Amino acid sequence: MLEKKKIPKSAISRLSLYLREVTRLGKDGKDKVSSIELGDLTGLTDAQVRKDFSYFGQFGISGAGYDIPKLKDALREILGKDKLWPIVLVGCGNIGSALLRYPGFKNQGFIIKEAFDIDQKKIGRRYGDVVVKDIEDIRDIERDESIEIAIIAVPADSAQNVADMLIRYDARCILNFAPVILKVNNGVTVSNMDLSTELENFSFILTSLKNQ
Amino acid sequence: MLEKKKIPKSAISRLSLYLREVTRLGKDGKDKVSSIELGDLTGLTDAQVRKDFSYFGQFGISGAGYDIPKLKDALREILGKDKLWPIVLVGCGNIGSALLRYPGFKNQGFIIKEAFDIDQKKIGRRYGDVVVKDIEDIRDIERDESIEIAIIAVPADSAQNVADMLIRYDARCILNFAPVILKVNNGVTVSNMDLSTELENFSFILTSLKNQ
DNA sequence: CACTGTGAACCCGTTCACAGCA
DNA sequence: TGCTGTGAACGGGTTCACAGTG
Repeated sequence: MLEKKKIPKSAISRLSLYLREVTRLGKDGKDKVSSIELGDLTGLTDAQVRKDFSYFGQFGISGAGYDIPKLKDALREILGKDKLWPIVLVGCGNIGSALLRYPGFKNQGFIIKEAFDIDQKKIGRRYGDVVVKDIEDIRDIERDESIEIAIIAVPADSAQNVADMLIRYDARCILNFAPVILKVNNGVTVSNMDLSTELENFSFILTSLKNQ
Repeated sequence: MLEKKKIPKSAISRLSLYLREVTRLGKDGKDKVSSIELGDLTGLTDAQVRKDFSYFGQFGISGAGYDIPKLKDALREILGKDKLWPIVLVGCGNIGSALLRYPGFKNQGFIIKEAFDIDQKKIGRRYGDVVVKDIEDIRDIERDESIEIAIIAVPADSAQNVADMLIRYDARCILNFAPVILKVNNGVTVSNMDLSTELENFSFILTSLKNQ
Protein backbone atom coordinates (compact mmCIF):
# COMPACT_ATOMS: atom_id res chain seq x y z
CA MET A 1 0.00 0.00 0.00
CA LEU A 2 2.46 2.63 -1.16
CA GLU A 3 0.95 6.05 -1.56
CA LYS A 4 2.34 7.74 -4.67
CA LYS A 5 0.36 10.96 -4.49
CA LYS A 6 0.73 13.16 -1.48
CA ILE A 7 -2.46 13.08 0.50
CA PRO A 8 -3.57 16.28 2.21
CA LYS A 9 -4.07 15.54 5.86
CA SER A 10 -7.38 17.37 5.74
CA ALA A 11 -8.52 14.69 3.31
CA ILE A 12 -8.21 12.11 6.08
CA SER A 13 -10.51 14.08 8.35
CA ARG A 14 -13.00 14.22 5.54
CA LEU A 15 -12.80 10.47 5.07
CA SER A 16 -14.08 10.20 8.63
CA LEU A 17 -17.07 12.31 7.69
CA TYR A 18 -17.75 10.23 4.62
CA LEU A 19 -17.55 7.04 6.62
CA ARG A 20 -19.97 8.39 9.18
CA GLU A 21 -22.53 9.37 6.57
CA VAL A 22 -22.07 6.24 4.51
CA THR A 23 -22.60 4.14 7.62
CA ARG A 24 -25.75 6.09 8.38
CA LEU A 25 -27.04 5.63 4.82
CA GLY A 26 -26.29 1.93 5.00
CA LYS A 27 -28.35 1.64 8.19
CA ASP A 28 -31.17 3.44 6.43
CA GLY A 29 -31.14 0.68 3.84
CA LYS A 30 -29.67 2.67 0.95
CA ASP A 31 -27.19 0.87 -1.25
CA LYS A 32 -25.96 3.52 -3.67
CA VAL A 33 -24.77 7.07 -3.19
CA SER A 34 -23.36 9.69 -5.54
CA SER A 35 -20.60 12.18 -4.85
CA ILE A 36 -23.21 14.93 -5.00
CA GLU A 37 -25.35 13.38 -2.26
CA LEU A 38 -22.33 12.66 -0.14
CA GLY A 39 -21.20 16.22 -0.64
CA ASP A 40 -24.55 17.54 0.51
CA LEU A 41 -24.45 15.37 3.60
CA THR A 42 -20.97 16.52 4.56
CA GLY A 43 -21.18 20.12 3.43
CA LEU A 44 -18.55 19.62 0.74
CA THR A 45 -18.50 19.83 -3.03
CA ASP A 46 -18.93 16.76 -5.20
CA ALA A 47 -15.52 17.37 -6.74
CA GLN A 48 -13.95 17.35 -3.30
CA VAL A 49 -15.56 14.02 -2.50
CA ARG A 50 -14.35 12.39 -5.70
CA LYS A 51 -10.87 13.87 -5.39
CA ASP A 52 -10.55 12.61 -1.83
CA PHE A 53 -11.48 9.09 -2.85
CA SER A 54 -9.13 9.24 -5.81
CA TYR A 55 -6.15 9.49 -3.47
CA PHE A 56 -6.88 5.96 -2.35
CA GLY A 57 -8.18 4.23 -5.45
CA GLN A 58 -11.30 3.87 -7.49
CA PHE A 59 -14.38 2.91 -5.55
CA GLY A 60 -17.14 4.15 -7.83
CA ILE A 61 -19.11 3.01 -10.81
CA SER A 62 -19.23 5.46 -13.71
CA GLY A 63 -22.72 6.81 -14.08
CA ALA A 64 -24.02 5.05 -11.00
CA GLY A 65 -22.23 6.45 -7.98
CA TYR A 66 -20.78 4.38 -5.17
CA ASP A 67 -21.88 1.07 -3.76
CA ILE A 68 -22.46 1.81 -0.10
CA PRO A 69 -21.32 -1.44 1.54
CA LYS A 70 -18.21 -1.51 -0.64
CA LEU A 71 -17.41 2.11 0.00
CA LYS A 72 -17.95 1.67 3.71
CA ASP A 73 -15.57 -1.28 3.84
CA ALA A 74 -12.97 0.60 1.84
CA LEU A 75 -13.15 3.62 4.12
CA ARG A 76 -13.01 1.46 7.22
CA GLU A 77 -9.92 -0.26 5.93
CA ILE A 78 -8.19 2.98 5.00
CA LEU A 79 -8.91 4.49 8.39
CA GLY A 80 -7.77 1.35 10.16
CA LYS A 81 -11.12 0.72 11.80
CA ASP A 82 -11.05 -3.04 11.60
CA LYS A 83 -9.50 -3.39 15.00
CA LEU A 84 -10.20 -2.07 18.47
CA TRP A 85 -7.59 0.53 19.32
CA PRO A 86 -6.53 0.71 22.95
CA ILE A 87 -6.15 4.17 24.43
CA VAL A 88 -4.32 5.32 27.52
CA LEU A 89 -5.85 8.27 29.33
CA VAL A 90 -3.94 10.50 31.70
CA GLY A 91 -5.94 12.88 33.86
CA CYS A 92 -9.30 11.88 35.30
CA GLY A 93 -10.75 15.26 36.20
CA ASN A 94 -13.76 16.80 34.52
CA ILE A 95 -12.88 15.98 30.96
CA GLY A 96 -11.04 12.75 31.63
CA SER A 97 -13.87 11.23 33.60
CA ALA A 98 -16.40 12.33 31.00
CA LEU A 99 -14.34 10.43 28.44
CA LEU A 100 -14.21 7.41 30.71
CA ARG A 101 -17.97 7.44 31.00
CA TYR A 102 -18.51 8.01 27.30
CA PRO A 103 -20.02 4.84 25.88
CA GLY A 104 -19.57 5.75 22.22
CA PHE A 105 -15.85 5.00 22.07
CA LYS A 106 -16.21 1.29 21.78
CA ASN A 107 -18.57 1.16 18.81
CA GLN A 108 -16.22 3.64 17.18
CA GLY A 109 -13.35 1.19 17.43
CA PHE A 110 -11.56 2.79 20.35
CA ILE A 111 -11.40 1.75 23.98
CA ILE A 112 -9.78 3.32 26.98
CA LYS A 113 -7.70 0.50 28.40
CA GLU A 114 -5.81 2.37 31.09
CA ALA A 115 -6.48 5.55 33.04
CA PHE A 116 -4.00 7.36 35.23
CA ASP A 117 -4.06 10.28 37.61
CA ILE A 118 -1.80 11.82 40.20
CA ASP A 119 -4.57 12.66 42.66
CA GLN A 120 -4.95 10.07 45.43
CA LYS A 121 -8.67 10.85 45.61
CA LYS A 122 -9.16 9.79 42.02
CA ILE A 123 -6.88 6.78 42.06
CA GLY A 124 -8.86 3.60 42.57
CA ARG A 125 -12.09 4.87 41.10
CA ARG A 126 -13.72 2.47 38.71
CA TYR A 127 -15.33 3.36 35.40
CA GLY A 128 -16.72 0.22 33.82
CA ASP A 129 -13.76 -2.12 33.48
CA VAL A 130 -11.20 0.60 34.02
CA VAL A 131 -9.71 1.44 37.39
CA VAL A 132 -7.80 4.69 37.71
CA LYS A 133 -4.17 4.01 38.55
CA ASP A 134 -1.40 6.09 39.99
CA ILE A 135 0.55 7.80 37.23
CA GLU A 136 3.68 6.18 38.66
CA ASP A 137 2.32 2.79 37.65
CA ILE A 138 2.58 3.73 34.01
CA ARG A 139 5.94 1.98 33.99
CA ASP A 140 4.13 -1.30 34.55
CA ILE A 141 2.30 -1.16 31.26
CA GLU A 142 3.23 -4.15 29.19
CA ARG A 143 5.82 -3.05 26.73
CA ASP A 144 4.49 -5.30 24.02
CA GLU A 145 0.99 -3.90 24.32
CA SER A 146 2.31 -0.51 23.46
CA ILE A 147 0.43 2.69 24.10
CA GLU A 148 0.32 4.22 20.63
CA ILE A 149 -2.74 6.38 21.27
CA ALA A 150 -2.90 8.51 24.40
CA ILE A 151 -5.19 11.21 25.66
CA ILE A 152 -3.90 13.98 27.89
CA ALA A 153 -6.52 15.60 30.08
CA VAL A 154 -4.37 17.12 32.81
CA PRO A 155 -3.86 20.78 33.74
CA ALA A 156 -1.71 22.88 31.42
CA ASP A 157 1.32 23.00 33.67
CA SER A 158 1.81 19.24 33.84
CA ALA A 159 0.84 18.39 30.26
CA GLN A 160 4.36 18.53 28.85
CA ASN A 161 5.71 16.22 31.56
CA VAL A 162 2.93 13.76 30.91
CA ALA A 163 3.57 13.91 27.17
CA ASP A 164 7.27 13.23 27.66
CA MET A 165 6.46 10.29 29.87
CA LEU A 166 3.92 8.87 27.43
CA ILE A 167 6.32 9.19 24.53
CA ARG A 168 8.97 7.39 26.54
CA TYR A 169 6.46 4.55 26.72
CA ASP A 170 5.99 4.58 22.95
CA ALA A 171 2.95 6.80 22.48
CA ARG A 172 2.84 7.83 18.85
CA CYS A 173 -0.41 9.81 18.76
CA ILE A 174 -1.57 12.19 21.46
CA LEU A 175 -4.91 13.85 21.79
CA ASN A 176 -4.25 16.87 23.96
CA PHE A 177 -6.97 18.64 25.91
CA ALA A 178 -4.56 20.86 27.83
CA PRO A 179 -4.19 24.43 26.58
CA VAL A 180 -0.49 24.21 25.76
CA ILE A 181 1.58 23.47 22.70
CA LEU A 182 3.31 20.19 23.36
CA LYS A 183 6.87 19.87 22.13
CA VAL A 184 7.42 16.44 20.65
CA ASN A 185 10.01 14.98 18.35
CA ASN A 186 8.89 14.03 14.90
CA GLY A 187 7.24 10.73 14.53
CA VAL A 188 4.80 11.78 17.21
CA THR A 189 1.48 13.30 16.19
CA VAL A 190 -0.33 15.70 18.48
CA SER A 191 -3.87 16.83 17.99
CA ASN A 192 -5.24 19.59 20.16
CA MET A 193 -8.81 19.81 21.37
CA ASP A 194 -8.75 23.36 22.53
CA LEU A 195 -12.02 24.71 23.78
CA SER A 196 -10.84 28.22 24.47
CA THR A 197 -9.33 28.65 21.03
CA GLU A 198 -12.67 27.69 19.51
CA LEU A 199 -14.57 30.04 21.77
CA GLU A 200 -12.15 32.85 21.04
CA ASN A 201 -12.83 32.40 17.36
CA PHE A 202 -16.44 33.05 18.24
CA SER A 203 -15.79 36.12 20.33
CA PHE A 204 -13.65 37.46 17.50
CA ILE A 205 -16.42 36.91 14.98
CA LEU A 206 -19.09 38.45 17.18
CA THR A 207 -16.89 41.41 18.03
CA SER A 208 -16.03 42.03 14.39
CA LEU A 209 -19.69 41.94 13.44
CA LYS A 210 -20.49 44.58 16.02
CA ASN A 211 -17.61 46.82 15.01
CA GLN A 212 -18.26 46.71 11.31
CA MET B 1 -12.30 48.72 12.20
CA LEU B 2 -12.67 47.83 8.55
CA GLU B 3 -10.47 44.99 7.49
CA LYS B 4 -8.94 45.72 4.08
CA LYS B 5 -6.83 42.58 3.81
CA LYS B 6 -8.53 39.24 3.92
CA ILE B 7 -7.57 37.50 7.10
CA PRO B 8 -7.14 33.73 6.99
CA LYS B 9 -9.38 32.25 9.60
CA SER B 10 -6.52 30.06 10.75
CA ALA B 11 -4.76 33.28 11.72
CA ILE B 12 -7.45 33.93 14.32
CA SER B 13 -6.85 30.57 15.96
CA ARG B 14 -3.17 31.39 16.11
CA LEU B 15 -3.92 34.73 17.76
CA SER B 16 -5.44 32.69 20.58
CA LEU B 17 -2.20 30.80 20.94
CA TYR B 18 -0.18 33.99 20.94
CA LEU B 19 -2.42 35.52 23.57
CA ARG B 20 -2.07 32.47 25.75
CA GLU B 21 1.71 32.52 25.57
CA VAL B 22 2.00 36.27 25.92
CA THR B 23 -0.20 36.13 29.00
CA ARG B 24 2.01 33.42 30.43
CA LEU B 25 5.15 35.43 29.70
CA GLY B 26 3.59 38.48 31.30
CA LYS B 27 2.88 36.51 34.46
CA ASP B 28 6.50 35.37 34.47
CA GLY B 29 7.51 39.02 34.60
CA LYS B 30 8.85 39.32 31.07
CA ASP B 31 8.13 42.57 29.26
CA LYS B 32 9.50 42.02 25.76
CA VAL B 33 9.21 39.18 23.29
CA SER B 34 10.42 38.68 19.73
CA SER B 35 8.60 36.94 16.90
CA ILE B 36 11.21 34.19 17.08
CA GLU B 37 10.55 33.46 20.74
CA LEU B 38 6.82 33.58 20.22
CA GLY B 39 7.22 31.25 17.28
CA ASP B 40 9.17 28.79 19.39
CA LEU B 41 6.51 28.85 22.07
CA THR B 42 3.70 28.21 19.64
CA GLY B 43 5.46 25.90 17.25
CA LEU B 44 5.27 28.39 14.38
CA THR B 45 7.78 30.29 12.29
CA ASP B 46 8.78 33.84 13.14
CA ALA B 47 7.50 34.99 9.75
CA GLN B 48 4.11 33.49 10.49
CA VAL B 49 3.92 35.35 13.77
CA ARG B 50 4.78 38.69 12.21
CA LYS B 51 2.47 38.15 9.26
CA ASP B 52 -0.43 37.28 11.55
CA PHE B 53 0.06 40.44 13.56
CA SER B 54 0.38 42.50 10.39
CA TYR B 55 -3.21 41.70 9.48
CA PHE B 56 -4.29 43.77 12.45
CA GLY B 57 -1.78 46.55 12.65
CA GLN B 58 1.71 47.24 13.87
CA PHE B 59 2.40 46.24 17.44
CA GLY B 60 6.14 45.85 17.43
CA ILE B 61 9.25 47.93 17.80
CA SER B 62 11.84 47.50 15.06
CA GLY B 63 14.89 45.81 16.43
CA ALA B 64 13.37 45.25 19.86
CA GLY B 65 10.43 42.89 19.49
CA TYR B 66 7.04 43.36 21.08
CA ASP B 67 6.07 45.00 24.33
CA ILE B 68 4.25 42.27 26.20
CA PRO B 69 1.57 44.26 28.04
CA LYS B 70 0.79 46.24 24.90
CA LEU B 71 0.66 43.14 22.73
CA LYS B 72 -1.51 41.35 25.24
CA ASP B 73 -4.00 44.20 25.32
CA ALA B 74 -4.08 44.39 21.55
CA LEU B 75 -4.72 40.66 21.21
CA ARG B 76 -7.39 40.74 23.87
CA GLU B 77 -9.15 43.55 22.09
CA ILE B 78 -8.97 41.86 18.70
CA LEU B 79 -10.33 38.62 20.12
CA GLY B 80 -13.09 40.44 21.97
CA LYS B 81 -11.93 39.28 25.36
CA ASP B 82 -12.76 42.43 27.26
CA LYS B 83 -16.19 41.23 28.18
CA LEU B 84 -17.68 38.11 29.72
CA TRP B 85 -19.46 36.15 26.99
CA PRO B 86 -22.57 34.30 28.05
CA ILE B 87 -23.00 30.80 26.69
CA VAL B 88 -26.06 28.63 26.42
CA LEU B 89 -25.48 24.91 26.75
CA VAL B 90 -27.86 22.27 25.48
CA GLY B 91 -27.32 18.71 26.62
CA CYS B 92 -26.13 17.93 30.12
CA GLY B 93 -24.89 14.36 29.72
CA ASN B 94 -21.26 13.33 30.01
CA ILE B 95 -19.73 16.13 28.04
CA GLY B 96 -22.25 18.81 28.93
CA SER B 97 -21.93 18.28 32.65
CA ALA B 98 -18.13 18.21 32.40
CA LEU B 99 -18.34 21.62 30.75
CA LEU B 100 -20.66 22.84 33.49
CA ARG B 101 -18.18 21.75 36.12
CA TYR B 102 -15.20 23.19 34.26
CA PRO B 103 -13.96 26.15 36.27
CA GLY B 104 -11.65 27.54 33.59
CA PHE B 105 -14.36 29.11 31.46
CA LYS B 106 -14.81 32.16 33.58
CA ASN B 107 -11.20 33.34 33.69
CA GLN B 108 -11.17 32.79 29.95
CA GLY B 109 -13.97 35.29 29.49
CA PHE B 110 -16.78 32.83 28.93
CA ILE B 111 -19.56 31.73 31.23
CA ILE B 112 -22.32 29.20 30.85
CA LYS B 113 -25.40 31.20 31.74
CA GLU B 114 -28.10 28.68 30.86
CA ALA B 115 -28.15 24.92 30.55
CA PHE B 116 -30.92 22.84 29.04
CA ASP B 117 -31.76 19.19 28.72
CA ILE B 118 -34.70 17.08 27.70
CA ASP B 119 -34.18 14.39 30.33
CA GLN B 120 -36.35 14.86 33.43
CA LYS B 121 -33.65 13.24 35.55
CA LYS B 122 -31.19 15.95 34.61
CA ILE B 123 -33.55 18.90 34.78
CA GLY B 124 -33.24 20.71 38.07
CA ARG B 125 -29.67 19.70 38.76
CA ARG B 126 -27.51 22.54 39.93
CA TYR B 127 -23.95 23.27 38.82
CA GLY B 128 -22.68 26.33 40.65
CA ASP B 129 -25.11 29.10 39.78
CA VAL B 130 -26.63 27.23 36.89
CA VAL B 131 -29.72 25.07 37.17
CA VAL B 132 -30.51 22.74 34.29
CA LYS B 133 -33.81 23.69 32.69
CA ASP B 134 -36.22 21.89 30.45
CA ILE B 135 -35.38 22.47 26.81
CA GLU B 136 -38.92 23.74 26.35
CA ASP B 137 -38.10 26.70 28.59
CA ILE B 138 -35.65 28.00 26.03
CA ARG B 139 -38.45 30.22 24.76
CA ASP B 140 -38.33 32.09 28.04
CA ILE B 141 -34.82 33.36 27.49
CA GLU B 142 -34.83 37.12 27.45
CA ARG B 143 -34.75 38.20 23.85
CA ASP B 144 -32.54 41.17 24.59
CA GLU B 145 -29.93 39.03 26.29
CA SER B 146 -29.50 37.09 23.12
CA ILE B 147 -27.82 33.73 22.96
CA GLU B 148 -25.05 34.38 20.40
CA ILE B 149 -22.78 31.57 21.60
CA ALA B 150 -24.24 28.12 22.14
CA ILE B 151 -22.80 24.70 22.84
CA ILE B 152 -24.53 21.58 21.60
CA ALA B 153 -23.73 18.45 23.59
CA VAL B 154 -26.69 16.27 22.74
CA PRO B 155 -26.80 12.94 20.86
CA ALA B 156 -26.29 13.02 17.10
CA ASP B 157 -29.90 12.44 16.18
CA SER B 158 -31.27 15.46 18.00
CA ALA B 159 -28.41 17.88 17.27
CA GLN B 160 -29.94 19.38 14.13
CA ASN B 161 -33.23 20.06 15.89
CA VAL B 162 -31.42 21.73 18.74
CA ALA B 163 -29.36 23.79 16.32
CA ASP B 164 -32.49 24.98 14.49
CA MET B 165 -34.07 25.94 17.77
CA LEU B 166 -30.99 27.79 18.98
CA ILE B 167 -30.70 29.69 15.73
CA ARG B 168 -34.35 30.68 15.99
CA TYR B 169 -33.36 32.26 19.28
CA ASP B 170 -30.51 34.17 17.65
CA ALA B 171 -27.53 31.91 18.21
CA ARG B 172 -24.76 33.05 15.85
CA CYS B 173 -21.95 30.74 16.88
CA ILE B 174 -22.35 27.08 17.74
CA LEU B 175 -19.79 24.77 19.23
CA ASN B 176 -20.98 21.32 18.25
CA PHE B 177 -19.91 18.18 20.08
CA ALA B 178 -22.36 15.93 18.25
CA PRO B 179 -20.93 13.84 15.41
CA VAL B 180 -23.07 15.33 12.66
CA ILE B 181 -22.68 18.10 10.12
CA LEU B 182 -25.14 20.79 11.11
CA LYS B 183 -26.95 22.56 8.29
CA VAL B 184 -27.16 26.26 9.06
CA ASN B 185 -27.82 29.31 6.94
CA ASN B 186 -24.95 31.66 6.45
CA GLY B 187 -24.35 34.15 9.16
CA VAL B 188 -24.13 31.24 11.57
CA THR B 189 -20.74 29.79 12.42
CA VAL B 190 -20.41 26.18 13.48
CA SER B 191 -17.30 24.70 14.95
CA ASN B 192 -17.10 20.96 15.46
CA MET B 193 -15.33 19.28 18.34
CA ASP B 194 -15.26 15.82 16.94
CA LEU B 195 -13.45 13.27 19.00
CA SER B 196 -13.91 10.37 16.64
CA THR B 197 -12.58 12.26 13.65
CA GLU B 198 -9.45 13.05 15.61
CA LEU B 199 -9.04 9.48 16.75
CA GLU B 200 -9.60 8.19 13.23
CA ASN B 201 -6.79 10.39 12.04
CA PHE B 202 -4.67 8.53 14.54
CA SER B 203 -5.79 5.08 13.50
CA PHE B 204 -5.10 6.07 9.89
CA ILE B 205 -1.59 7.21 10.75
CA LEU B 206 -0.79 4.12 12.79
CA THR B 207 -2.22 1.80 10.16
CA SER B 208 -0.25 3.50 7.38
CA LEU B 209 2.93 3.21 9.39
CA LYS B 210 2.43 -0.50 9.79
CA ASN B 211 1.58 -1.06 6.13
CA GLN B 212 4.48 0.88 4.74
C1' DC C 1 -27.03 9.59 -20.20
C1' DA C 2 -25.30 10.13 -15.53
C1' DC C 3 -21.71 10.12 -12.87
C1' DT C 4 -16.77 8.93 -11.91
C1' DG C 5 -11.81 9.98 -12.09
C1' DT C 6 -8.27 13.29 -12.85
C1' DG C 7 -4.90 16.59 -15.11
C1' DA C 8 -4.79 21.46 -15.20
C1' DA C 9 -6.03 25.96 -13.54
C1' DC C 10 -6.81 28.52 -9.83
C1' DC C 11 -6.67 30.37 -5.33
C1' DC C 12 -5.11 31.31 -0.97
C1' DG C 13 -2.18 30.74 2.98
C1' DT C 14 2.70 30.32 4.15
C1' DT C 15 7.41 31.31 3.49
C1' DC C 16 10.99 34.12 1.75
C1' DA C 17 13.79 37.94 1.58
C1' DC C 18 14.74 42.38 2.23
C1' DA C 19 13.75 47.34 2.93
C1' DG C 20 12.98 50.21 6.85
C1' DC C 21 13.31 51.64 11.41
C1' DA C 22 14.84 52.06 16.50
C1' DT D 1 22.91 45.77 14.57
C1' DG D 2 18.57 43.34 15.45
C1' DC D 3 14.21 42.77 14.59
C1' DT D 4 9.76 44.34 12.50
C1' DG D 5 6.62 44.73 8.56
C1' DT D 6 5.44 43.35 4.03
C1' DG D 7 5.40 42.72 -1.15
C1' DA D 8 6.58 38.88 -3.88
C1' DA D 9 7.47 34.07 -4.68
C1' DC D 10 6.13 29.67 -3.58
C1' DG D 11 3.54 25.56 -2.70
C1' DG D 12 -0.12 22.84 -1.93
C1' DG D 13 -5.04 22.08 -1.53
C1' DT D 14 -9.44 22.96 -3.86
C1' DT D 15 -12.12 23.69 -7.86
C1' DC D 16 -12.86 23.28 -12.69
C1' DA D 17 -13.91 21.01 -16.67
C1' DC D 18 -13.98 17.31 -19.40
C1' DA D 19 -12.58 12.77 -21.09
C1' DG D 20 -13.87 8.17 -20.00
C1' DT D 21 -16.90 4.47 -18.66
C1' DG D 22 -20.91 1.40 -17.30
